[in-house]
Amino acid sequence: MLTKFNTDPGRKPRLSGELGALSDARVSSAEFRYSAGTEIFGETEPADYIYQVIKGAVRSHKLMADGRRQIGAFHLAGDIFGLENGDFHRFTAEAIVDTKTRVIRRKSLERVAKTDLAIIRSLLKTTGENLAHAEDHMLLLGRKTSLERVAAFLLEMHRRLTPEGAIALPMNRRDIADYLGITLETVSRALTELRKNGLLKFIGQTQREIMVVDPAGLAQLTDSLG
Amino acid sequence: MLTKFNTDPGRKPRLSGELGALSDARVSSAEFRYSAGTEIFGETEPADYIYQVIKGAVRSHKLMADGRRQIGAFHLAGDIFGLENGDFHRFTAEAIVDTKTRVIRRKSLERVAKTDLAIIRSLLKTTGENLAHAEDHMLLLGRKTSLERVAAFLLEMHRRLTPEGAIALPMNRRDIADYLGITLETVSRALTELRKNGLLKFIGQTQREIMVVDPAGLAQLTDSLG
DNA sequence: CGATGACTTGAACGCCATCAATCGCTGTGG
DNA sequence: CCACAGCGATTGATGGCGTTCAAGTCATCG
Repeated sequence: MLTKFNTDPGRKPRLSGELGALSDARVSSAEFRYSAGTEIFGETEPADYIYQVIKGAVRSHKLMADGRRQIGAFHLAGDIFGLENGDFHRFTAEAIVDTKTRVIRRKSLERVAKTDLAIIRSLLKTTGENLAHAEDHMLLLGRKTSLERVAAFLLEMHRRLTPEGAIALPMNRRDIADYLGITLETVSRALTELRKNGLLKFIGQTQREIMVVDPAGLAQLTDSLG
Repeated sequence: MLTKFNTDPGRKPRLSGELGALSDARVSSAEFRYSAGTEIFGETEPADYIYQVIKGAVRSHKLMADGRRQIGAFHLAGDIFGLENGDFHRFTAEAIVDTKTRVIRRKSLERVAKTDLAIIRSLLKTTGENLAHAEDHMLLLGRKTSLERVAAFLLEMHRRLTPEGAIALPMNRRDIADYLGITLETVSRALTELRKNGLLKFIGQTQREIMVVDPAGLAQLTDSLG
């Protein structure tokens, strides 16, 4: 079952902390569940809601006419997604595993934001974090080798998932590949190489649970210093 | 001289319009000039100022240890750059040609922004536009072929520079290549192919002035529909 | 005019993509 | 309980797009 690879439910997500002013009492929100593989919203659809992952994992992607896909970001517990400045979504968002989200009506947020400085500052902060991530990812997609990409991905997940012990990846090799701008075969080969070089270990026989043995080594690889 | 390839000085840049609330009377600003090739600020430097291009062109890039470079954006007349959410710049910015900028002290802006909702909204809008651009660029860098990348670049410049008549590119082939995540030779070959197929023409013998003959054809290429 | 820099073009290479086979795990049904 | 289908992942063989290396053109400038 895919759901067993969810982010560790024992670790408390920093929901209110991350959401900041979005958890304002005057902003109404509801919970919503999406089963693995289902679409949360589509690219170019009206952006009427803003989402926060409570449990599970979400991918945001763009699709080309012939099926080529680029995943712009993975959203894990605590992350906000679907926040747009324009009227429409710019990505398609799908639940990777069974996922629980908090859903906020955009109009509700905007009504409060009209007069509340803290809320807008919070939106600005979130948007700025998304921008910073995209900027880093442009360097990865434009200039890094496949091994550097996979190393960077592992470090990102190492940082965002449980830093202690093994990380349980919610996404499959194809998702990783489409996030890194390579093919799933190349992802697999890179993981094999990193494993053979002792930088990581596979836990169990699932290939989704990975133990990062040498984060510093991965960090060097990411920038091609080592 | 490179400066002759500046964006058309006859066309009035939308300075106040683009800057929006940043042109607030309470925010002090000064003009500053940078000659071609000089650094405006460096990656990881404190982000004490925010900039707006008055005339000229600027490139923002990240550099890897071994010299690989990824240009995240070109900034043309009217554009704001150097706006950060954190305390440090995340790109190095350099003048591509002789460039005149308006410089705003960040603290000055933040002081006003503390109480002024319109200013913050303006910052949010600018950050959101940067994010949207980065999101589109991730798809380009991750999944598009070299021909699609160059076609997309030409369309972007066609839109942002004078839409009527030829476009005068301020940047050289290497800049274009580092923006598109390919090599300058590949850029050159793609331009040659597009020229042979009648989608564009070189004006004069400079190879920097390009006439987009068939924007719709380029648009099809960009998405690989044609 | 010789030097320099930007650009183009050609030839060969290499990294990653593509195509394909296989393995292991899981769930299902006889 | 085992056969088998199905999916995810790995591994191998081959090919191609873009890189790398190199030469040559053209415009500019000392």
